Amino acid sequence: MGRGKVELRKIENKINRQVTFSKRRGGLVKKAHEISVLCDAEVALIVFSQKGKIFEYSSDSCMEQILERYERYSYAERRLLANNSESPVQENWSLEYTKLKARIDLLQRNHKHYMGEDLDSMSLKDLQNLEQQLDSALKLIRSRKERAILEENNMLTKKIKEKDKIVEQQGEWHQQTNQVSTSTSFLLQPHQCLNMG
Amino acid sequence: MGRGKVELRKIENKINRQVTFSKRRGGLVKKAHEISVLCDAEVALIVFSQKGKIFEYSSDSCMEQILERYERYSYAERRLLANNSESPVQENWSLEYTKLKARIDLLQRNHKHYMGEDLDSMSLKDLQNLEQQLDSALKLIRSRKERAILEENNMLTKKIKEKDKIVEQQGEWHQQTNQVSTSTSFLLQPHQCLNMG
DNA sequence: ACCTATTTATAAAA
DNA sequence: TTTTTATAAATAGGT
Repeated sequence: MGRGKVELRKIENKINRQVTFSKRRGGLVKKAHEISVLCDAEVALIVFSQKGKIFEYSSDSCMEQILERYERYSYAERRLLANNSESPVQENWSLEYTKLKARIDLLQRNHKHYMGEDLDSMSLKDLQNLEQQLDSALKLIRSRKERAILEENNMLTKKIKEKDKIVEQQGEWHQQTNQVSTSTSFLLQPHQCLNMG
Repeated sequence: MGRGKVELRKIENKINRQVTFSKRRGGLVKKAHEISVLCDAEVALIVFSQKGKIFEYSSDSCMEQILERYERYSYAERRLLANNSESPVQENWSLEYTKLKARIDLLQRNHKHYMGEDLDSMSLKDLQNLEQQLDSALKLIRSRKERAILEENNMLTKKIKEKDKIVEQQGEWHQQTNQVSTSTSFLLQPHQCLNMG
């Protein structure tokens, strides 16, 4: 619909393509909205431009809800094809739940091993792998710790120097205004740096 | 476009609504396809009819891929709240699901630390705790490994003794039946035990 | 972004 | 549902 007929193939001219995209995107969203209102349908529309910019439309309820509904439906459909059994919703739920539970179990069991617990179920080979893994992790952690301590030391040293400067300035000021005072400075001797155990 | 102008509001006549839905759905899918081809865009369209029947269109790649891309994109503005789903079952499901997901995230993040990864987010105190934890886990694992090796050694020693016995018996049998043979036994000397490195 | 000739979509009817 | 047909709407190409 326009001054000329268009073939259904990618528009090569970049400018034209961009303009057409913008116009048709508007039209598409408008029509999506119209069908949702006129026919009381639920519509979700997602468009990624060639450059990866995203545009979306969703009727009434939010996109996530529609997508969830879609997932539920398509999942149920897939399961129904396999074996048409009970309530799809229930089945879907229990399946997802079971899957997540299994995942958590696995992670927890694994974590116990990393804590040195429940080792009896492990083979010698597994133990050796675990030992290596922990050993290298420990090295990484120790070097990271060392760096953290050094950084803290540097930071503390800087702070002390700043305080020294302030004390020095105050000292000069005291000397200029009051011949007596010479000594609060010893209370603010530079601290020793943290020792790295 | 048609014999009359239509107002943007739900079509009350059920038959008309159904016909319009069917026609417009086709048009919408056609336009979605056109923009995807003409402008090299990625499009996902999901339509639920009033009665809950689903219709979908997705350009080139499959729907799931586009939805994943969408989820990835909108990760920032992800809800997890406002999950006003229809049925109580569904609500429970999504709550449970969210909780389990969060749990898995936590376990995975924690596990990374135990692998010596993602340490930058940890405080010095956390690092020290982790180091201690790993250190003691490593001790447990090493002692368990030692025990496993010793057990294996014992098992192997036993096996060898059994084989010796069999060889011995065979030897006696050979002596009884054949005066010549005396020696295959040296081929089956007891092996040295595994050294514990 | 706006204009408008033309193509396309579709409402109503069958 | 699908086809027909008159008409509304969308939009390609130009400005």
